[in-house]
Amino acid sequence: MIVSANADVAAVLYEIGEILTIKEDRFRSRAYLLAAQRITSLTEDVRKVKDRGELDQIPGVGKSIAATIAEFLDTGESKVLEELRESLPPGVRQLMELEGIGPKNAMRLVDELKVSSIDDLEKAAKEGRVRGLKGFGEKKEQNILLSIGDYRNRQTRFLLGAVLPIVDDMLVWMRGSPAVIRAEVAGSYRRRRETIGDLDLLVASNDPDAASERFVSMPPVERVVSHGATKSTVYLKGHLQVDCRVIPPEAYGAALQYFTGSKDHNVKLRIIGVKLGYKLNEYGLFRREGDALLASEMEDEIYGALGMDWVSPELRENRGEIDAAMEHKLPKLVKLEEIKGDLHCHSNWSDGSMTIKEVADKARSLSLNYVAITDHSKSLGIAHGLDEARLAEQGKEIDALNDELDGFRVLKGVECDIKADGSLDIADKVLKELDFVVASLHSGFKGDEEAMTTRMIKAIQSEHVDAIGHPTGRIIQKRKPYPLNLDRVFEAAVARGVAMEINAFPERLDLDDVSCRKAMETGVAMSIGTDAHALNQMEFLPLGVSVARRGWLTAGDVLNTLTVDELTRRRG
DNA sequence: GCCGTTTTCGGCCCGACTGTTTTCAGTCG
Repeated sequence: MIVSANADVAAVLYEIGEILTIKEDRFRSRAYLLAAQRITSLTEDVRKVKDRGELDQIPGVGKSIAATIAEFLDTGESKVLEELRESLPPGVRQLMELEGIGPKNAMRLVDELKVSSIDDLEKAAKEGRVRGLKGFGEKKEQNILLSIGDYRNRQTRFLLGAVLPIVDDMLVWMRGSPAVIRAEVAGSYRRRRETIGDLDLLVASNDPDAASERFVSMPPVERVVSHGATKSTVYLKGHLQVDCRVIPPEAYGAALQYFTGSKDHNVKLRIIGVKLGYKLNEYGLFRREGDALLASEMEDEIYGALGMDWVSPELRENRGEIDAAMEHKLPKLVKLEEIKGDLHCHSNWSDGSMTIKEVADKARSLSLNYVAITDHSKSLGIAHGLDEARLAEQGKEIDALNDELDGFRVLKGVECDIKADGSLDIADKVLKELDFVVASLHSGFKGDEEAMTTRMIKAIQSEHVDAIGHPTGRIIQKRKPYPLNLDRVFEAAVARGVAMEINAFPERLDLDDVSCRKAMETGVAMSIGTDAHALNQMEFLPLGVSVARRGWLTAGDVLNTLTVDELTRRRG
């Protein structure tokens, strides 16, 4: 098991929940799915909770699910899951991967057409055998074939960093129509999840037909899946799905709340509403009796009417934010404007494409006060890493540049390689003279948890380290984190005052949101760095801030909110 | 299966679009 057992446990509960959905066991299914969600956002390793015998203390986990979790942790298997898997005809779950095929139709297709895979179904549809079934016509058969095409082309999820420019273009296009009063993207994009499944575009308009028409005629639209007066769905080139909702302006706040989600956050909100005698939907908050409107125009009015503070979108994951909002104890999340510098940046001294002067100019244009030049060190030969002599030379160039700059400072730094034994590959006496030292692992990821953890802790305990770069090494959707006991790593970091980095590179976002929160709870300071190797990559800083916000961090938790003097004083 | 300001049973969020249905079921978010 890697890093913590939570993800594996959640996967088991999630699959049980999914199969129960297919079997139309709605409420049991919801219970498992909710429990899976709670385990995912648990900041503690679930194994520890089990050792204390407190599994059923986790909200959403009762006796039965606690037993399932314990069984899985002990044996690596779950009888409940095995039995459920066996009870399902083969092929059903695969067919449900297709857009437009739900549990009912999947079961019927498998049962009546004797298909057990998407390939089988494609053959049947091409032979015109689907349209013969009761309730299926020619149109449905065609749509199945289209869905199969989409399925084969589709990328599972898109990196947040990759959809940012697409969203910008889309909003410019939509706002160019006189029918569009407001346009915004809600959903996981607004919550700034690290990956995005689809985009939820929200449009305020008094002329829904014109607004919807504008939407489906966007240049990058490849296929229109559905097109109604208030709700339309398209695929863009590259198979990114975009759903558009057109809303009357007076209900915009309610719609924004509703479509921002997450689903779990909203379900919990609606349950609170129900208890107060209210009904919450995308048009507003209403009294159940008589339908009197209580709030709809602004999001904060809705939260207010439910007796809570407005919740930042990044927190809306049902990870305790609703209780905190009720008690007026939400954290004051760190803001992009509070970030005074970028603490991880490369130059053409190693494998970056830009000069140090260009980095400084770019950082100033981003309203920053400082930037740390942290080029690779000598062990990373492929990146033309710097040895002690070249670091000294680079230092002279930085000194000269700083003499010219007014009100801006370039920090002398390095991204120092952590060697196999946990020592650093640059001499202590050289590191001592620098302003900011990031230590990172770039090789030897294959060790077991004990070895990797020991190695990391040794690096943390070395004399002159300020931060650990991309601490888990994960590459989103490509490489798993290396096996680390983060509890021990964080404790060591607190003891030595070493920061953990939030690497803002779109494929990394490392630490991630949940680990970030755990680090913060342990008392670890965090640093944000773009890890830019090209000028435009310095614009990734907001992604790092998003992770920090999703991790419940305040300005006080983030080193980048310090002035350059405070930062260098901290180093002592 | 879980939960409790409706508290150990009886609930468990809400609405739009499509295709096929002659009044609505299935799916999605």
